[in-house]
Amino acid sequence: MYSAGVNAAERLIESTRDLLWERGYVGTSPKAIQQRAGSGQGSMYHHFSGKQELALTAIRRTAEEMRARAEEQFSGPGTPIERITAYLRRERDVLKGCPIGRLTQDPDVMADPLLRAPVDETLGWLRGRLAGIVAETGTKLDPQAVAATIVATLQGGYVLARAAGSPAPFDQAVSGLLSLLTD
Amino acid sequence: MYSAGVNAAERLIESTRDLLWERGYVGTSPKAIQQRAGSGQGSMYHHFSGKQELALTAIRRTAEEMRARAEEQFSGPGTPIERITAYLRRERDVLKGCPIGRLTQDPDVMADPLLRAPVDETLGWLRGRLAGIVAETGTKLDPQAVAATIVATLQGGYVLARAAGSPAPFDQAVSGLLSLLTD
DNA sequence: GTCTATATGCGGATAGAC
DNA sequence: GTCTATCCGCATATAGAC
Repeated sequence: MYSAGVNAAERLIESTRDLLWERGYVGTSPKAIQQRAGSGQGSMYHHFSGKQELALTAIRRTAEEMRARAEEQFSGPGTPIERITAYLRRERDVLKGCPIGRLTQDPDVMADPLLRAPVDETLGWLRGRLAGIVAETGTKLDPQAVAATIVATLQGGYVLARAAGSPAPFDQAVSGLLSLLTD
Repeated sequence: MYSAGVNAAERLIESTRDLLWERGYVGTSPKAIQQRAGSGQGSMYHHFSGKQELALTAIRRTAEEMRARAEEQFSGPGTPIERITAYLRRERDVLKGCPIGRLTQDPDVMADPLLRAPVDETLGWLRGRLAGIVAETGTKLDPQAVAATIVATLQGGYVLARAAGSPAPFDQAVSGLLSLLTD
């Protein structure tokens, strides 16, 4: 439940972001959103047309935040390999997973072009941005392919960590990738 | 809908397997299972105590099938690297994703130790089995870490492919990984 | 802006007839 | 073994009062 110091629309958006992360779109009901936000039916349907519009707003905000956080590492100091390492080793809420990547498993998100677009764009941007940095290293390997491997290792690392109930497999996957990239 | 040449319990299990793959546990209702199986309420609740038991049966079967398919490549002919390559390049239903990995995003599966166990065991087995094959190569890298990277690349590759609506990012991620493993 | 009332159908089962 | 009837509550709103 969010503090009453913020307006209702804002609390509804943040509650939706949390629930989409924890339970996905299919697993999240308007009632659950309202309860977490501490608002009633009337308030929610006054500010938003329904679950879909609220989710769209929430997903867009999460996507933007994710890009901004990644960009901090990408445009930070150091050699290309150091920046990639900084990105991979950044602190993460491993057991919660990626709030954008998890939406790819949601049938109703994938079936809705509007909800799906920010998911597609964000992961596409990430691959492209990383490909540029990989290219800077002057490697003889295909930068686009290596970039896809990097993003996939993170996304898959979350899957392994959640299955195991421990961040260890995520950390192993990242270590394995870095050892392959740097040797 | 499965052919009437098979008994009801069997049709219910296969329908559940399909729906868990397509929509996850939270997104799958008893009614949807019954309709796809061409059976009624009575039949389903005669053969199974409810949605949970049916899902458990379905998940266990899927897990076993997945291990058997992987083992075909792992114990096939060739050098360790050739067998890993054969496994990575094997034909896959990329846009559907991994029927076991996707369950890690399902809150009700993760919250239920019984449903969760086969997911944990299967991905754990996969990492362990691959670590053994990586060790056979005599690499100086950590086999467990590299094995985690391999499994994560596959699981994350599915995520990227689903987001993009195309198998291309999956194929890129696999190519990138193979180029890192073999150069 | 927010509240309460009301609506239709689905989720997930139980009960008992056939 | 399968069918139909019935149940309670949630999902996802809409309507109108305050």
